[in-house]
Amino acid sequence: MTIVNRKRKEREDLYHKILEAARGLFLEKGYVHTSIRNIAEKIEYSPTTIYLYFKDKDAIFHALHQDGFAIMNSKMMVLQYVGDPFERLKGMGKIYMNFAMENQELYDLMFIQRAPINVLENTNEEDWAEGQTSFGMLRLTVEQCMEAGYFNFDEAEAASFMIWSSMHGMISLYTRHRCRVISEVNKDVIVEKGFAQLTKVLELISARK
Amino acid sequence: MTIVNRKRKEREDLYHKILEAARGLFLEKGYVHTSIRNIAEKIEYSPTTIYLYFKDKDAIFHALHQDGFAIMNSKMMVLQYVGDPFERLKGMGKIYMNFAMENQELYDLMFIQRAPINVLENTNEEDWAEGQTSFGMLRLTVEQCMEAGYFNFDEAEAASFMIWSSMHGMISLYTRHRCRVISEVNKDVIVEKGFAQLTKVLELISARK
DNA sequence: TGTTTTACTTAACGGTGTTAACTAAGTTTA
DNA sequence: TAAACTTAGTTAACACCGTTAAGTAAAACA
Repeated sequence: MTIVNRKRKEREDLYHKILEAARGLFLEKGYVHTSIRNIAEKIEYSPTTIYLYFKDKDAIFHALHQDGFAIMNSKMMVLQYVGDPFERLKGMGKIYMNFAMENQELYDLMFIQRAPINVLENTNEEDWAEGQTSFGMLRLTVEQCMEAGYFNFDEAEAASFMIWSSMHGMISLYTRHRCRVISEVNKDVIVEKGFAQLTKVLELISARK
Repeated sequence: MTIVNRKRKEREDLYHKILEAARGLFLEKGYVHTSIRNIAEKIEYSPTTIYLYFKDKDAIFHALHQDGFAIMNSKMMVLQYVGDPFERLKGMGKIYMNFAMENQELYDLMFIQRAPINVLENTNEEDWAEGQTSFGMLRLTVEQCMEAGYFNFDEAEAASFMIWSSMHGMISLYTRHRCRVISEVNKDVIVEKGFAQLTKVLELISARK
């Protein structure tokens, strides 16, 4: 039975080796410019071996996509003991922003890239579990803000989506180089400034000062 | 001289023919899945001919990128006689949203896609003229809102960026299929609801009711 | 020991963007 | 008018890509 175990371990090792190689190359060169052959070369196996472990290229990046949410969710954990929901909401924004800025290629994969989503679309709901957790945490916090009398939104979900979108919009316009239209003095700090502005707006509409 | 003119006209005709074919295919299949060979086949010329008119694939889509802004800016023209800046701001949001939803692939190219931006980055400021106009109009409107006593933002530019980002965020999360985490009842209308929520927030912080 | 399974490779298909070399007209000049 | 040159397009090829069919060699099992 130990031989079977060793075999299984070896299989799992190579599985993770492929994933790590893919992650390294992907974070370095981006999704589009990372080829199966590149990954194969890095792990010193033939390209076709990768297809014994993953259905296709999208499946590899789907796995990394899942990882991304796990990492982000774990970073959010520090907020679990923040009692005040509005403080927690602001904390989530800051962590989200930092995560995106420090892991631009991973963020790209999670929220911008078309690639692994095509896989996700045709698979079961479980694949969205981590994503559901992320958004669920946001929506819950917004709901708690409403209950605590901070905001008076019509719908917690639409409001959560709007807040998330504000963050995502700023980050993606910045990382996809659409900030050329921003003045020279602001270009490098526009996301921080935009985030500060968003926070201020939310504070302004808050009934509890 | 008329022969020279005819020759020039013929060159320009083919130039536009390539662009129109590219536009058609692009709007149909998206940037990534449109190849030079596809375009060549559509205009019934050899693929290499295209390289006599455009430096590379990016240059073609750069041209379409420019067009996109021209189209969007022209749609914004109906707002030029709207006196109240806040009404104009809301109108801009609606037009922006409709433009994005009705021209998803074009919007993708203008604000999401990496491709033609790599060209833009290495070229002169003129290429950003249309984009500058778009953002300039937004910033001006926000400034006028501030002057008219609607908002009390710290900086018009950061506030404009935040508003733009909210719109872009909602649209891009929707078109890139990141709305699976949204409940079934809201999924199809989340952008409209989010936009309504954003409008309401801006109305709430407005001093002039 | 012979058979089957496992893990991996080689070779290939049909696609991609792009370039070098060529051709057949049309234009200019001697 | 004939030779030289320019223009506008072509064919063929390069080096890549994701992916698959067929083959191989070692290990496991009977």
